[in-house]
Amino acid sequence: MKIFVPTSRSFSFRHTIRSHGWYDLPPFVLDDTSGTLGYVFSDEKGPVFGQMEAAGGGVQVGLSRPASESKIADDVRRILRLDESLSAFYHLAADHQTLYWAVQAKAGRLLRSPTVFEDLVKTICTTNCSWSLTRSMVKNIVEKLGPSDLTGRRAFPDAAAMAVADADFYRNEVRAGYRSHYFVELAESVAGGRLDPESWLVSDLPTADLKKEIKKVKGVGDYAAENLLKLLGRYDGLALDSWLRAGFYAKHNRGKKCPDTKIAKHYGRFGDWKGLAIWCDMTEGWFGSGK
DNA sequence: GCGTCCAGGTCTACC
DNA sequence: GGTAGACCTGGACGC
Repeated sequence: MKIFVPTSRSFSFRHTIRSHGWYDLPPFVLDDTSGTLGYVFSDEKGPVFGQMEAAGGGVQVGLSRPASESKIADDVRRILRLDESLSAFYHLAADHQTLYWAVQAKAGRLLRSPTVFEDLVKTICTTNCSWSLTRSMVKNIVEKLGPSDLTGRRAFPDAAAMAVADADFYRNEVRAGYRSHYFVELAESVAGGRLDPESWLVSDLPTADLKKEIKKVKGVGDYAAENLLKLLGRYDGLALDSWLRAGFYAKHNRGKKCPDTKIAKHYGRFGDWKGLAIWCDMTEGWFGSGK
């Protein structure tokens, strides 16, 4: 079964699926050769594998079995952020040499998951560890707790599935270390209805207040909250981690360390879009000459 | 193969 | 509000 999801003229499939490291974390599967992105979706019948690829004027999704077309299309729009307009950012970026590439390439849509819960769990997995450990933790969560389809492909577990496991499981099986208690608490809160991360997508709160709400989740600090806010479509935080700082030092500060305040000042001109500005600035080299 | 050191964000206790 | 130390893992390094 195949479905077609139309996209706007300001959308680049190539630049969206490789916009940040999420493509490297299951249940995403990037095929560099074909330029396609796989994902294990879920509908009322359970997991279903979908292969997304650019097609004329849209995205075509090849599914491993007949599935709910509206549910899969909604998820694809969410994952690829097809309903989000970056025109205000492009308007700002067009005047800046280091960001003009993003305007030309239609870059800047940051790949995300179909649920805020999945993005939140993955974000916690990125804190205080190497990327290989992040990959290992997410892989273990999906393989050991995610529901599987008939071919053995596994979807990301929902909060109820994650709440079944205890801290020892996260420590010994997921290798989450001190984060183990955070996952138990988060999963139980969401499964029990005491926390609703999906509501953050439509929250009326100012970003600063929403950030405070997100930081109430154990294991989420400034970096993690601002990273998640970017995935919610709010770019006024820089989400500085060691990689972004090092990139800034190399590109704009002659390789020397500097306070975060200097980085913030550098991108201050982009106002509410500064988080996206620094990300595009630092990832320009990812796409080579084929921008 | 083993031991040691280090990087990576967040939490808690303390000032 | 700011700071120090603990948390835990995988990888790098030296032996």
